[in-house]
Amino acid sequence: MKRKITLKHIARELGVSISTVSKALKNSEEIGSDTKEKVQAFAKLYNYKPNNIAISLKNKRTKNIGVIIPDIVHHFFTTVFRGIEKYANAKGYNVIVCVSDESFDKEVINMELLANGSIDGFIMALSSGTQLKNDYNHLKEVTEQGIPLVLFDRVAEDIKCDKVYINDRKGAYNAVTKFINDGRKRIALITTDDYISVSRERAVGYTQALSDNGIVFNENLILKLPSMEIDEKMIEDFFKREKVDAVLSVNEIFAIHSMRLVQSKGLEIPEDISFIGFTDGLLSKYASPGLTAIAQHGEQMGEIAAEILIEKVENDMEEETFVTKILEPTIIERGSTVN
Amino acid sequence: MKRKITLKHIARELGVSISTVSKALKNSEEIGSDTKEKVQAFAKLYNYKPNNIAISLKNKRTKNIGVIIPDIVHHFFTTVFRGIEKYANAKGYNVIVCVSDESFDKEVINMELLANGSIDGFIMALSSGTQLKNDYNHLKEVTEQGIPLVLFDRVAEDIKCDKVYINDRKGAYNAVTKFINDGRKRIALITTDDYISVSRERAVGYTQALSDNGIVFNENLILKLPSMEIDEKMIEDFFKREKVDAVLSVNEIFAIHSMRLVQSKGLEIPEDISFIGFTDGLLSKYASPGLTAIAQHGEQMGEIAAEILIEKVENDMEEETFVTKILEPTIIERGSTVN
DNA sequence: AAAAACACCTAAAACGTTTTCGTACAATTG
DNA sequence: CAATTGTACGAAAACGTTTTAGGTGTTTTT
Repeated sequence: MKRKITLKHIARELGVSISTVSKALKNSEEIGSDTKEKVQAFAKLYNYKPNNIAISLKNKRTKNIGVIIPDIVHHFFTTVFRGIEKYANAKGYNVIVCVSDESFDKEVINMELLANGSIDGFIMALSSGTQLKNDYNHLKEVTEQGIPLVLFDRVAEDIKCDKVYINDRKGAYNAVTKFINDGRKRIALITTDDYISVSRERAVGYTQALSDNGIVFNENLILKLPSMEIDEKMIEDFFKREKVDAVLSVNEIFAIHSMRLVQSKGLEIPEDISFIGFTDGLLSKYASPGLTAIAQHGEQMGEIAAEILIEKVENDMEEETFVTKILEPTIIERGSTVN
Repeated sequence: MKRKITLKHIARELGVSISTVSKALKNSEEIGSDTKEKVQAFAKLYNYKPNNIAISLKNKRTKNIGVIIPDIVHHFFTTVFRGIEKYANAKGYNVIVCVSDESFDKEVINMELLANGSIDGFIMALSSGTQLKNDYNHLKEVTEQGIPLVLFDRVAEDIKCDKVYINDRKGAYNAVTKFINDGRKRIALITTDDYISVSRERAVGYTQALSDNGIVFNENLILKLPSMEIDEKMIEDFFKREKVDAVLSVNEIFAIHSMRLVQSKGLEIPEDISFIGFTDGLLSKYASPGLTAIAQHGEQMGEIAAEILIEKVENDMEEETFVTKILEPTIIERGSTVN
């Protein structure tokens, strides 16, 4: 087993000091060219690579970014992650991922662990548990220690940090407006509980589009599913009870489920009823008919988040100025709406 | 900005030595109880947490696991990742993810970077680039340095390390056997190029099941798509050219695509043609009809990989004994096959 | 009363770097 | 030839821990 070689080994072997070796490897002007050559040759021969941990300790920089997301088996979050990873890697950073599992406690634990020197900054989307609890002390602690934090997608107003998310309100607004322009009158919204910031925003957009177009808001046309788990019965009851000709869903799964349900009842999509779903994921793409989707530009979001974070990390500016970047959603039209 | 407090700060503030503080916080018997109390109270008050990097340097243990996967926006890999993360976290480990993007070069770069002290061990699935090139020197280098390595799913025979994957051959075998028992005669296989280990294995299982059941192998019934990108035309030509009554696909996407194609041609699933696809992901679940799938037990795979790795890391046994754990695939029956 | 034991604490090394400062010697200057 | 400058290197501190090996001063033992 070839153990990793250190500066000390090289120094001892070559009969010079550790500092000389260090400088020689950095091609310092201080060191004579013959010594430099000797050291560099030896280092290459034994494949010397500096120890990241030692450098981190010295520099107080880890070149690691902590990413905390609610779930990893999740198309949108992984898309964002891809953007983060791509940008970070290009800048020489590695990414440590922790999954909060939508739990406040796990979010706190993971954050505290990473905050003790393991990372230079955080990129995260809040867990639903945290949004429900509305307790952001763990975030505050971290930022007060001077650790940069960028929130994406699931953000919270009252945290002072950088943020990047899409204009969910506008996404919903545009979708509903499209329904109306297509002549739809009874437009449903399938959503989750309100404490998730994005759901709340989407509901606002939905309502606003209706009122801007003179359609009376009808509470009954909103179906709130209590969890991400599909409640077949609630959906079935909803469609049995309400006559709707368009459905906006805050996620793909609710949409696909509803589509299959109404299809099984003999309705035609999009002739009798059309659908638009948030998140342009796999399901939307491969459903039949394809589900018109509101793209959230996850990869771009990730890249921007990483860019903002790394900028902060590298020029640790004391002045506390925070940016909020809001991306514009895009509607990807597919077969579930009339073109 | 509250900077992180260190042992040195506490020592200076309390007029004791650093070692006293360190021991007091560990509740060492060497320290008098009043001193201990004083130190502990002070530490709690100022929220002292030891610096991970310093501890890593001292212990030569990072409590980080490096995970390298070909892609992150990928249901199966994220499922495995979830298993890894869950187990690792429970054991106090964090996970650093790098995405090889199916590229040999990126895999090498990421590995070398992490190997310089950032992690205690690797869990990875080989990139297709690496499998194509058949060059495993970067893996060898790492293991020779005594860094434990666990390969999952995309493994390679000639690497000496721990491995965990499912019996792909058997998965395909069982699927084809089921087709035959259901009375199917012209059974197609849609796959990728052979250099991906799992595809190769699945093809073997396919062929074996045919021959074990006295069905003549027909080369024309195998469709090899050159890449993960869907080539609509190739699929369409295939189904135009060959009359098939059952399709085994090495992934969901090829299967779903084919299903939609044959449906658009007026065929009924599963009456006229039935489908089974590898990986029990979202698409299989939400397709219509649902796609009968071969589950790969990703989460379990991840947990096992993490368990093996952490065991190795914590009891760094010099004896080089490697385990290979092969999981049994399970068929999840849905509407795309006759029950 | 000297020796031994004990309780409590500190100095210092170690982990592997980087970097500042110092110094020995040679070469140049006035 | 003394003073200055320059070249090439080394010692040591620093990052924040843990841990070993002392080292006090008090108390117990004989």
